[in-house]
Amino acid sequence: MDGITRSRAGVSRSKAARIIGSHPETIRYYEKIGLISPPQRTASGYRQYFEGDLSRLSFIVKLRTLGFRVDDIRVLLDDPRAASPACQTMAQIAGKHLIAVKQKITELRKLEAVLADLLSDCSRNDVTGCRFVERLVEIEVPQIRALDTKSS
Amino acid sequence: MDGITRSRAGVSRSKAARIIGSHPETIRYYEKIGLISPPQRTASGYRQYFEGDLSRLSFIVKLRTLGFRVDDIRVLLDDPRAASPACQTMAQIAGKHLIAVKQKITELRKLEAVLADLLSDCSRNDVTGCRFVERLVEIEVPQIRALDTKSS
DNA sequence: CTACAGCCTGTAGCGGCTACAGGCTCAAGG
DNA sequence: CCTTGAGCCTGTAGCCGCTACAGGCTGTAG
Repeated sequence: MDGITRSRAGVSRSKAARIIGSHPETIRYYEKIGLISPPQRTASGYRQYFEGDLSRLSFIVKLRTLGFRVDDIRVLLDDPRAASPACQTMAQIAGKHLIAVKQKITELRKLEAVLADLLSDCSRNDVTGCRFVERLVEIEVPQIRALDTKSS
Repeated sequence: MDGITRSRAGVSRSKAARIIGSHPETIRYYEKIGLISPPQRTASGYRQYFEGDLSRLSFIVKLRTLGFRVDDIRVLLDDPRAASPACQTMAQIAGKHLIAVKQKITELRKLEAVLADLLSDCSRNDVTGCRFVERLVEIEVPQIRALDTKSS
């Protein structure tokens, strides 16, 4: 009885966040955009997350970490065939995503090469040989789409 | 005389955009955020871009294409030592950027591996062997920061 | 009983554009 | 000369996926 009772107590938003490896505000955000449904509340209005909520959230977090876009995740989770969300749809989207990732790697490698080349003259201690600007003006920069290098 | 006169005619915003390989609205945006200074105007208020404007814009576009953030570009262009913008500052920022790019490539490769692995069972025609979802639930997704795979 | 962490709501901001709306101007064709 | 339509002007809102407030209520440890 106690075991059952205990298991019926939900966790708070920040505990949920810790469990799923995300942030409290992110959970609220997912609720706001309808990626998860509003959870139960305590008498005083605090959100309570239960196992079902947590596994859905974990799933979402994993997909996000793998770079799936929220809209794709929405499709996966709302898939009508889904008791567990349909593998076929999943694999389709994942396949497209994998292609995009490969593409991006290719582009970033081009970028890496160009940058390394531009910097090749610039030794750390001696600036005199550095032709970065001149060369940047001259070169033709390759077509690169997927940038967004937020990690600076 | 004619040659000089001809060279004194500026180009419109959309022509400038075509020349530098960008978009008209982007140019206006750069002006708004102070990355370029307001250009001359015709009597009727149309913006006119001259060689100086265009080379500055090209430079910005190249840097953006190489993935530099606007704030970094601002630093480079506002560099007080800059007749041509200071190579040293340039190289410093570029160096940091190169590291970030390498980092991102590493992360994307991890991601690629995980996705490929998850999809390995899912043959295109036969769904029965596809364990994507089960396996996604099980696996531990690696720490990946720099995602933003906008190119879908 | 008092702090103070943590919850609630709503809203604004980030970066780097992009896309309107509503009005003016310029160049080409008839 | 007149019309048409592209292109310019301004300002503002939207995109994505969060993140960070402000201003107030609640639950818990000392």
